[in-house]
Amino acid sequence: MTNDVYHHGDLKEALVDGALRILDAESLKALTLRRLAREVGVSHAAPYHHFKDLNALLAAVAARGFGLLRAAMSGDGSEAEMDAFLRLQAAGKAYVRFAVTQPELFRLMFGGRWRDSSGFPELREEERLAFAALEEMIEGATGASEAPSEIGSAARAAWAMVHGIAMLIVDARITLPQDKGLIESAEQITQEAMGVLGKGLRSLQRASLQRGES
Amino acid sequence: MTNDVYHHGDLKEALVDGALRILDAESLKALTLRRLAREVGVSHAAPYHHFKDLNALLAAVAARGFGLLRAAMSGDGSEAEMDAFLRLQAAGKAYVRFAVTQPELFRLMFGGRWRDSSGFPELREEERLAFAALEEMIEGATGASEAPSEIGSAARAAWAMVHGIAMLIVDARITLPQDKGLIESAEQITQEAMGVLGKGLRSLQRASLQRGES
DNA sequence: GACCAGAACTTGACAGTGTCAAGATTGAGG
DNA sequence: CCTCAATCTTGACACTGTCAAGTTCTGGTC
Repeated sequence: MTNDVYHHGDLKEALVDGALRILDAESLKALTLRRLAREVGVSHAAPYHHFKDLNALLAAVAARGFGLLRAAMSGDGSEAEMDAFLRLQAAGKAYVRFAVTQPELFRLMFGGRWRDSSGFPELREEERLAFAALEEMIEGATGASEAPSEIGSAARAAWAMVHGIAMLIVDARITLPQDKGLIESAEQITQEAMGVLGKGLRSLQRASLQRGES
Repeated sequence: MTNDVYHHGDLKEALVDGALRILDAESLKALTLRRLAREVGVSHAAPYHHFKDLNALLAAVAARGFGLLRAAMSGDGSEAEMDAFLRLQAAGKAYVRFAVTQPELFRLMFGGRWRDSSGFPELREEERLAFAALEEMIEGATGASEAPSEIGSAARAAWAMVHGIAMLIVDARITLPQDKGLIESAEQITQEAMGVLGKGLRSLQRASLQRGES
């Protein structure tokens, strides 16, 4: 047991680890302060010496989640020689795969449970980094010479689409074909959706036509 | 007070109404069983005679929400003479507008709080109807003769994108420009994103024409 | 080496939550 | 009119997040 010392040493980290363990083995609903304290082997009020709040603790967990998500998206390096759009597609698939394989953590990250995320700069920063990575890929896929506003639109469009797919799958609102495994089905759906979007991106790339759409 | 009768008459409906009222005036976090019972003017265990669970109650509220969402998407009839794609775009904007104007209800609907939504056929049905309405519009926008699987892909892509935008805005992850109102900014972002996707949809349409389908 | 300020942790309490069992109240049908 | 099932209330239980007050340990100072 880790309980043979009074001063735990690094309880802050241990709490986040324990939270991830609970999310992995059980559910977001099971992730409660007292339950977590029990898991780590510490009294129920101990976390308050490291986090002002339950929300602050969850924000730290979510921040870790965003780090993991970013790592998953940036890949293992094998995508270096890929076409820019394929790399974007791979990132999108990784995003969805992350959501499917760690649905509880994903739900925590995007559950909108604290709302005042501005109060947690650590979390805000991780979010920013994750989105920046995606934006960079879009930049590559549309051609770097694009007008910035259009890159922004395209980046948001791609992010929103991938995020929406992940959300809808995690919430079991998109019904996956059952002939394959969960992950494969999810990746296939992502690929198809990005195929549709990709046609739009490519035509963005061809020319910066600004057809007035009102 | 509505409390002058012992038998409330239609408590089931009153509870859902009260829940919507709380979501409108306060927050999802404030929507608790006892708080709701207080709001309706009834004892804290009364709801259990109409819903087996808190989840069952929330599912009923969500079902009402999906009805409202569908009504918002189908519009006021002024879209009848629109181009098919413009109609789809209008529906997408309505979806996002719904999320922005009723964020707490939207969060309840898509919060993934019950997870076993299969246990609530009423809710399932409303979800299906809402998605069917969207799919029909996609069908119109891509050309009705498309291969079904491609329509499915396009429909999912459009739904996911719109849903993702709504989610990201509600969770304050997309930072809106502040020179306009909330709703206007949200609609503009939606329009831009759908513009990107629309190019993809249109090229789907072109492809089907080239294949000489009627 | 002894001491002590303060960090880290525990214990105990409080209000609030969802849920269930048992009793009170009511309206409808025989 | 009277019964009985539906409806609602009351009271309890275990659980939650949060805070205040004590307890235990650690790092730095004389």
